[in-house]
Amino acid sequence: METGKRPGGRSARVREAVRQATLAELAEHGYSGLTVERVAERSGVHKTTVYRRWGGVEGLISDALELAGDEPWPVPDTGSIEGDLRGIVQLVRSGFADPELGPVSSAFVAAAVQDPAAARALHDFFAARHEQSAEVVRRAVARGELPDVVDAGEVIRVAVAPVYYRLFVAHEPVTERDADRAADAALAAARAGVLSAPPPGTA
Amino acid sequence: METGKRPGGRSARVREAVRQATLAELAEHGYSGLTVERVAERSGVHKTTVYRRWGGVEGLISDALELAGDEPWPVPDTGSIEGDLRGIVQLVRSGFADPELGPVSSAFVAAAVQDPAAARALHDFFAARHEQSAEVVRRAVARGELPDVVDAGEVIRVAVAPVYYRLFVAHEPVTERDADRAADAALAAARAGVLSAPPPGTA
DNA sequence: AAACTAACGCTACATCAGTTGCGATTGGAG
DNA sequence: CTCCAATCGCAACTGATGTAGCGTTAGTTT
Repeated sequence: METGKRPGGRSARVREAVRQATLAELAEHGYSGLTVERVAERSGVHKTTVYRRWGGVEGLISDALELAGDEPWPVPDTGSIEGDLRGIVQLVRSGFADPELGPVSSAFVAAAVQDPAAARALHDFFAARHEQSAEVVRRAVARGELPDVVDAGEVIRVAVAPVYYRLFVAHEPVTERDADRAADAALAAARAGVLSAPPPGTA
Repeated sequence: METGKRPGGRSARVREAVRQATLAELAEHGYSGLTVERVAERSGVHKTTVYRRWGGVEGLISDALELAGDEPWPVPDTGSIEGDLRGIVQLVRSGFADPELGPVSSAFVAAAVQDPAAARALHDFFAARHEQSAEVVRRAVARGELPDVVDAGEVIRVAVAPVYYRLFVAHEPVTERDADRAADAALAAARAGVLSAPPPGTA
């Protein structure tokens, strides 16, 4: 109903086969090693079909990314904001360190830096993640652990940013201690009232 | 003497011409639009020569990156750690927002996510930047603004990370206020003693 | 169940990134 | 000044990526 005019049957099968093949190829060869021909061969779908429906490598990435965005992920609930924040950041870290999941996630980041469509898809993905993760901050505010003017999304961003920065910008290793430290830093800033929401009427 | 066996004369001219052409092409078309043929044509050097000496697009990037790493950049000295940190983060922000410099810098980040050689080059680049920037933290410690157990490099990382995170991971816009807030957050964390150097004997 | 048509498979082709072999230049050594 | 080797320019070639036309398959409609 939504995408094409023939949602059921072969088209759906083809779509699913290509998606799976894309994820598998990403896991094995990363984004730079992702080629339409290999995905076509692996999925059993013909090359031309992939080009027609997805347009090329960028389309494959965007599609796979939307798929990944649908899966919810476990937001920690340890009872304290410190534990929750650390849990989130560790989840990020371990996700990229995982030998199976890491390459796929990294491929998404790599793709988004190159292709505008993938960038939009990743933007939406992270917007959803931020929204889900903000829950731990809202709970902390409700418990009185944080001032209620705090910008929940910003706390999450500041907490996870150093991990991504090390991984994809500075290309440094990320230890568990680094992750905890980043979470603690965000928490300290939030407690200090630095990460407050913007006052109404600011451009 | 250092690189090849014929440092002077034509080889040097070729090298310089290609470097300039690479930077110009990066500014215009970004990393994904960087092609050896265009660089060759623009520099007046033959395609084959570029492939021989640089090996391909990755080599061009790495070379240009080393060149960029040599240029020192102005570390702020406002008299207070707050002003200095904000200055650094704003410098990062404005650098990527600059219509001329931004695309080139972004291209470096994009290249490093794809190519291991570029990743190493960028790693070294940021290691140098962190070292230079750490000076503002050391001055703050000397002034008594921060505890002397603070990890200077980590303060810098936490300060700039949110800007890079927004730009290259979440693909969100970055306002001046966002930059200031990130700097302030790092400072609050440093003051709270969260960003201390690792105790000796930690894996 | 017969007709209709969207979507797919296939072959052949076009295009472009990257390579190879050889001759021409050019910078440096004796 | 002369020779020599490193480097570059050139043209032809190879392989991979992406496209076009056309016949075939398989959902969908009546």
